[in-house]
Amino acid sequence: MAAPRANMSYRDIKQVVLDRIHNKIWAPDSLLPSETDLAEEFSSTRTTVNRALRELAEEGYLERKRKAGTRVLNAPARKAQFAIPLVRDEITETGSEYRYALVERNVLPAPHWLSARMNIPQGRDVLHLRCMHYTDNAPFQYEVRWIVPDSIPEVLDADFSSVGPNDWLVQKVPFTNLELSFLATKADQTVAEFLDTQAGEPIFTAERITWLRGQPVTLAKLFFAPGYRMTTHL
Amino acid sequence: MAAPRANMSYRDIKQVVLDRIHNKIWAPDSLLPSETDLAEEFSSTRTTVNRALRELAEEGYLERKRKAGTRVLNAPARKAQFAIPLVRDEITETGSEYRYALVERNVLPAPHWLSARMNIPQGRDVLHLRCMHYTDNAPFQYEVRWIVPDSIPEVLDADFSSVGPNDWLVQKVPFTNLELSFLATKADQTVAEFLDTQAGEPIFTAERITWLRGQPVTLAKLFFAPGYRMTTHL
DNA sequence: AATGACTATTTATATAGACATAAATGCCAT
DNA sequence: ATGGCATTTATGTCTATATAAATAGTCATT
Repeated sequence: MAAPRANMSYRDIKQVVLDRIHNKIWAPDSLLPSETDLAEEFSSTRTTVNRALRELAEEGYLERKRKAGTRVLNAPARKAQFAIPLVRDEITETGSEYRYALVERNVLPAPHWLSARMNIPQGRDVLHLRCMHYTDNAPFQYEVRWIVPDSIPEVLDADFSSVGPNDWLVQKVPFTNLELSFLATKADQTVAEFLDTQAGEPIFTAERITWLRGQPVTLAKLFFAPGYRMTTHL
Repeated sequence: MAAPRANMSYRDIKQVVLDRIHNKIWAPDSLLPSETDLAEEFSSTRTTVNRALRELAEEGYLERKRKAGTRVLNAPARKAQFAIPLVRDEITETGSEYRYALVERNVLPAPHWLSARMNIPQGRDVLHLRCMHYTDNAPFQYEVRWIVPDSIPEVLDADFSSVGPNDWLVQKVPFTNLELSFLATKADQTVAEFLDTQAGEPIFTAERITWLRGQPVTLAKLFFAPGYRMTTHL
């Protein structure tokens, strides 16, 4: 058990505070001493205590409010962080070989559901791509992507036969906003064939919409091969 | 476009740096000026610049190394934060009514897969619960839970008929480690009946294992009603 | 060519003090 | 009681400065 002593770093203080929360010395919903008091107890300064408490609050252990003080949250660690890896990285990092293939490329007027979803004018031409990502030649992810060329006209001339749209976009268009959803979908015939499974199988699916300064840029539907799971530790 | 001026807060500095990254003034892989130089440019102090850059690094935009300097990451390996709310909160926060029901409670020897998964001795007695969570009386989540009583003997006497196991555990046993996975599963007959759908439907599923100081505490499988999606913005 | 010691630079963190800002609280007039 | 105002207090942030730790780069040594 970490005990207060002189010259504690903000890391030490974080650990002491966490211990006290775990041992119910500071019970859920209870109020911690003020930063000033804690600084004195730890023979530290308010700045250092502040950083420790601020980070614990960011991590979801504490709630802080001016004047009201710092409170222990009863539902601890409510935030999970997931990295959003590029498919290629996700695959190569396990030592497997990554392969990409373009399935289809079209320019066509935005369908109604897309116009509504991304808030773009009806009938505006958009780029529609379908691609596959393989790991050691086994299907890994089937990608259906829509790109609005308005904010990036050069996308229409890009060659997506060897570079995936995500790789290309990441280089060309840094996004400013992102909406990311995860859901379970049922494989239709097309998805099933590309992912080498049966129609009707449950498919872990991600939907990703990005904007650049308020302008919609791209929507991607990512269908993962059966058995995929997204995991995090904390 | 934010332009450097006097008295910039660390937030302002973050924004300016982000803008410059987006406008390729500081291209991917390139090196930023040192904190000292930036502090001078922004008529600020190194402390303030440090906080701005440190946070941008935490958010995945920059990479910082002593002596090596601060570098722009080319693949904004950005991190998505998902709240892991208590089911009850997730429901009541939308203004809907939450209802909980215990379906079944057993004490039985740990099945082999559970022993292996949670690293507990073969045949150790564990508490097995099945529960339902409803929103406005529509099925929301079907929960299958295993609790290892070793580290919390009193769990065997707990009354789970009106309090959900998660609520109970959160109050009693602060966890120290958590593994959280998301995947898509196919509804079996039981799941389908509880979630009011057809067997075979794709089900968004979460698996959650928690430990207390290295001791496994509980494993939960959470089956969400069809249509559920987990969303985050950033 | 490889290894090791040294140095300069950059980030990491701590201290001390000041002012800003939000919000809980109590007091007062109604 | 009730609404509004002033006070108080805890956190939020900035400035200024100092020291520590890591490490890229250099140069000498093997």
